[in-house]
Amino acid sequence: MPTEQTAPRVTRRRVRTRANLLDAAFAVFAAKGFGRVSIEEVCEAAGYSRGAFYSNFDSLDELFFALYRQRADLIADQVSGALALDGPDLDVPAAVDRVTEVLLLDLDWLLVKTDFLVHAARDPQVAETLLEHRARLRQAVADRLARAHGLAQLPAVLGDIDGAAHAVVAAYDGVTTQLLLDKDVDGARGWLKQLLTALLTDGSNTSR
Amino acid sequence: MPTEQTAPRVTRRRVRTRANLLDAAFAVFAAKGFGRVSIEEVCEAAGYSRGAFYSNFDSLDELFFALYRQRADLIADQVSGALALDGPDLDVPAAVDRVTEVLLLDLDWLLVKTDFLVHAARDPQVAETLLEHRARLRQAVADRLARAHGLAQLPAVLGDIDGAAHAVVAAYDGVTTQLLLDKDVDGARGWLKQLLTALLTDGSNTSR
DNA sequence: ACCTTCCGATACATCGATGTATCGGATACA
DNA sequence: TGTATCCGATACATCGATGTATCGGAAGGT
Repeated sequence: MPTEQTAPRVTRRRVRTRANLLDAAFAVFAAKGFGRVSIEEVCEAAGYSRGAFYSNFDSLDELFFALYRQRADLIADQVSGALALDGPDLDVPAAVDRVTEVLLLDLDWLLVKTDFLVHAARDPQVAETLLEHRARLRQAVADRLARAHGLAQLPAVLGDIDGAAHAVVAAYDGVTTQLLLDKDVDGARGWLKQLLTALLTDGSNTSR
Repeated sequence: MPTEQTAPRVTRRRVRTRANLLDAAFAVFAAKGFGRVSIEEVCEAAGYSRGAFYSNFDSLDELFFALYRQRADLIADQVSGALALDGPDLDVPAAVDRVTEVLLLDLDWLLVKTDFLVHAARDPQVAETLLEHRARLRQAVADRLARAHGLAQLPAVLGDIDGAAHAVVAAYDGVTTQLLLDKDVDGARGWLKQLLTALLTDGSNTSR
């Protein structure tokens, strides 16, 4: 008996082509923007014909949605990993460095993610998914802050830890916007670090 | 002699229809997103036929560009006004309130602006325009901060005044992103105020 | 009021994208 | 290895969007 439930028999080649389509779509979306991409372009980039597409997805929207989930989960894992790396003592600058590294590593992902944002902004259904994902990230940050809260400094006038986590996400989003325009990844990283330390540490000391 | 330069004679009806097309385009773009709008939809919403469109614009991209410039200039003026309102003494909370009011007033504008962002992110030509506009806003903020800098508090560990202005813009962008998803304008306003005061005042006092 | 110039509507030709139906070859399982 | 099933390629029909060429009517100047 198959390990799957009722099983449309199972598959194998299918998962490959599906993955290939998703990868190709990522590249094409990043390059041209979701709004300017046709199904055929994705297929061509993946080396398939449209038959393969319609066999795996119902619409470009559905593919886009699947693509977002895939990549977003991946990033979420990386961030969780970066946050969990050091011991119970939180080294703020180090953690900020690592997270910043992960979050601003891939410009293509930021492009696609922003496409998905404008998509979600007009579809409450989709927005909910994106909000959930953001909440997960935020929660990871909040947990990390909570674990280390007793140690060093109290955040600021941001309210509770949850407020601080919100602020972290907002800073990330803000820096992302600028980065999308000037494409200065290193600058954005430094800038995000600065913002995060400004938000997470009491504004008294000006040394690093 | 006409006051215009070499003058393709002048016009009058033309400016009306052009404005109507731009207004209609704004509504349609906000509702469906730039990537999902056809020329014909814009014309239909404006009450014209495609002939009018092609008589005024060469492409949807060109219209979008013009639309952005129009609205962006408008917002920039409003922000400048809100910043210039009080005297040489800067009342930070009051100024933050007014600016926040202006910037987060119109959800439709935020939607269109974000569409334009993803558009600009793939076209350096367009990106430059957007960057210029952002620089203008940032400069207005920086000027205002400079005028009131000697008065009350020194910002924080953000570096110079220009750094603080950068931070303000980043906070705005960050809050915008969240607002696009949850559509909670009031929440976003309060949240932006909180962020801005956290960034602009030394993090020592927690009272208002 | 004329009439020249301009603007926008209509009609047409074209192109690209979409979705479906069908078929041949690959794949998994016996 | 045989065979039933599945997957993806091909071909086709259709639809919508685009751009252009042409024409009738409005605007503006004198």
